[in-house]
Amino acid sequence: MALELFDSKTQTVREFVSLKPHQVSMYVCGPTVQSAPHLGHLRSALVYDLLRRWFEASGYAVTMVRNVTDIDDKVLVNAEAAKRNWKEFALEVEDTFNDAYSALGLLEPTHSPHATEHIADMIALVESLISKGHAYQAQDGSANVFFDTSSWPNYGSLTNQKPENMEGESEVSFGKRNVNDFALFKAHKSDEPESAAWQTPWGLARPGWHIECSAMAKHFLGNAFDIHGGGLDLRFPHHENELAQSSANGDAFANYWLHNALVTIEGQKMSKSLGNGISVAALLEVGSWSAIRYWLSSAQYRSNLDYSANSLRDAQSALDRIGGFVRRAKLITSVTSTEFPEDFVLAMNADLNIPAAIAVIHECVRSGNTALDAQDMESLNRYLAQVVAMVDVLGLTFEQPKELSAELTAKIEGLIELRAEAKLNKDFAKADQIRATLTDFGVTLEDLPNQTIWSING
RNA sequence: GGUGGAGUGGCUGAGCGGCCCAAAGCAGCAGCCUGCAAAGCUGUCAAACCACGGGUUCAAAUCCCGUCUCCACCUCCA
Repeated sequence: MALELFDSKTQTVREFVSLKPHQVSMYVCGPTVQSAPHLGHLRSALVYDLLRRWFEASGYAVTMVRNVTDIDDKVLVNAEAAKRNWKEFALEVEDTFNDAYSALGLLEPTHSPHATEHIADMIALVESLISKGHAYQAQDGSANVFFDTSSWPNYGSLTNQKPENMEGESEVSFGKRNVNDFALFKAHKSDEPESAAWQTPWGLARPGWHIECSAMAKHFLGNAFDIHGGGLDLRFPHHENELAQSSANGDAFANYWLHNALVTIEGQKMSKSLGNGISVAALLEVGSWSAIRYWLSSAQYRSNLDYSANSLRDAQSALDRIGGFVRRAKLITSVTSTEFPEDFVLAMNADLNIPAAIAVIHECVRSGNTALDAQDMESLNRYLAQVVAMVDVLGLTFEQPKELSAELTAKIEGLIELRAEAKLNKDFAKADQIRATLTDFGVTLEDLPNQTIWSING
């Protein structure tokens, strides 16, 4: 079965057929670097990372673009509030995103362009739109440039909305012709830093949010590309506007539109105004990066994912189960092949049904554990190979959370040896005391038939 | 007002006409294993109406109609 994806423009599940054989081009909306990342940003980035990994595992060469919006109202406002230079501020915030992405095990996109590096592309696109009658300079003579929604009958086609039903602004302002018209360039304001304005054919201005993505997608992927992805909350206005600009310009733009659902906290979307956002720092108090990745993968990408106090603990337990099997199996055998169980492939191809795919992993782990107990090496080898292949393509890891010094490691292993001796001498009181001591230090022992292995928890 | 989506066991969360007396995980219980634990395995836990009420069908969690509740978006948002 081929990969099927839900295309949110046609609102149907469509078989994925790439524009060019064995190649996939995807554009994903990255962050506006206005404040530190939260769970929602991580989920969105992870969804497209998983899709990209699955494409690669399926034999496609993937070109993935994830932009950085480093010039925007909020960047300037938040930098000003922090009394910081906006460029430094944006870079600093971007670093926190990159740190989180990398800790979460996301692969680097092929390109991570910054909006400020592509002003010329945006100007060219806007000039083209003006020449085609789809954009205009503000009627008040300012450097504001707007997209003329009345010139584009398809405006609203991505989100199936009619302009007259849109709430919009109540009055035509800033020199717009229609209330629904949106900014392509925003005229420089006197209270904004001069470094945040560029010389354009219409005067000193900075780009609007939507034109950035259209210009960068065109720059890196051309007029037509396979997939455009982003969070559900970007469908309107951001993606609607991107589509309007690019298609009015005559570009085919994205063939498939993907939108990931949001992360909720006790049923409600995270937002700063509700004060229920979960910062990355707060998460790491509760769980590891690998648990966060596992948990974020545990709902299909179009389903809401609800965060609660036990989420990461539960995810860690489930992950430990998989990791425990791999660890024990690798003590007596090694991976000699790469193969995915058929059910896993079916799940991944069914609009990236990661939770169903994870269920297959757990089924293989259970069978693998049984094979391990029975010392059935043939089955064990097969299950181990399958589990490792699946875990790899999902980017799941089981690293020890803490690095221990050689000295400490030796000490722990010394104690384990003492305990083994005590057990041999049937001095169980002493053996239990050693185990209790290690437990107090956060060391968990696992007695296998011929040896004891240990790990650090917490 | 418009546009999408959702309501499945104690919790998370798949399934979206027959393989469903509903996957998987977490939590709980019992047995096996163990000196005792932990881990593992097995069984169990469990949905007396898959939000509620109708309907279509040989067959419905899944399709249709109605109702209720919830969420998101409608020019800041992943």
